[in-house]
Amino acid sequence: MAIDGLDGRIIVLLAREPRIGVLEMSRRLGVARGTVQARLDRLQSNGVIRGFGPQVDPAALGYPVTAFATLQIRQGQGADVRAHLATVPEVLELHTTTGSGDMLCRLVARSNADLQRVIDRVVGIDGIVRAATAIVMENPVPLRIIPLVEQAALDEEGA
Amino acid sequence: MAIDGLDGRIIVLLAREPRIGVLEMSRRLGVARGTVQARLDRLQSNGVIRGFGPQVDPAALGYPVTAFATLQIRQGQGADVRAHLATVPEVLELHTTTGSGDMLCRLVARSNADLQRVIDRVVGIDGIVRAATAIVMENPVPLRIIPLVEQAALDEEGA
DNA sequence: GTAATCGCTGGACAATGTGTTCAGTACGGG
DNA sequence: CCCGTACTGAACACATTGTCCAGCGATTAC
Repeated sequence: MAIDGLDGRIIVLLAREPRIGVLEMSRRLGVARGTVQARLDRLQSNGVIRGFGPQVDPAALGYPVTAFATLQIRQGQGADVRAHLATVPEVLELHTTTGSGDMLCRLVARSNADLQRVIDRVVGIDGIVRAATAIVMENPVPLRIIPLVEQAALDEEGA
Repeated sequence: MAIDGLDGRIIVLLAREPRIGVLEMSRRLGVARGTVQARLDRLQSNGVIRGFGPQVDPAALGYPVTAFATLQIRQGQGADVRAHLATVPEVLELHTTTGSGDMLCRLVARSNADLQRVIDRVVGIDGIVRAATAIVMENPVPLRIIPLVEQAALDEEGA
């Protein structure tokens, strides 16, 4: 569950140049190919690396508008709302958060006008008491993991 | 910028089984290998597919707690705050949103107690007027893109 | 209508990387 | 002191990749 420096370097290298293979990685890291392979296998078994799926940019797909919606749910209807939201393609993720009956979801839309359609669909189910939406204007820090990986590797070193 | 059915099937296939190569993909999709390669190249040039970086699970790294923080920023200090937050490894992403001087960021921490440390570090800069944090309890819909890809492919078909 | 363009097919080739196995070695715990 | 674990360096057959090509059908431009 904890990763060491080599694990960290493997992940960072992989994040920066995903196309390089195990062989090239072993050359860059100065270790044997078998070692890199074994580490990668372990990282995937551990669940640290979930997979290598394609990172798709919603904007390039025609959905340049992102928004976060906070939903207040009526007691006992959480399951219904979850199931409903799972059927909306524009709902990219959904979390339940502290605060009784609160959910937070990430939405995308084709335009600000289209966002209205998406929100209407999202709240188009009983059980949602109130919805507050914040439209994303800038994304100064896109979803990242490398700094955390480096931090985790450092913690391990020290420990 | 718009994707057709074949593009959609390529992305979905790739998302489900990232390890398969171009050749196996062409077999499954019933098209020539060159076609798949050309489509993939185009999707990457388009920016639709940003890359194939490893998907790392913060929980498996020892950061099982996720939270969202809404920050209210003093006028004119946005840049400072952005730069500050970019240096915090536990800040996985940062957005500026509608509502003057509002930001939304995703945080992770080693525990609920550790979250306090992270938040202290996040708000440890002038310019943040107020911070409201919501801890994630469940994640009924993990970050996903496939439904949107399928939707985009369908829209293209109809158009 | 004709020519040019585009995307897809199906095939070929050399070069590279992969999965796998092996023996040898260093390290640390029991 | 012995054992298990992890890493090295090497070997092998095999599959896949990157890169060409010629042919063909459909669409577009003139």
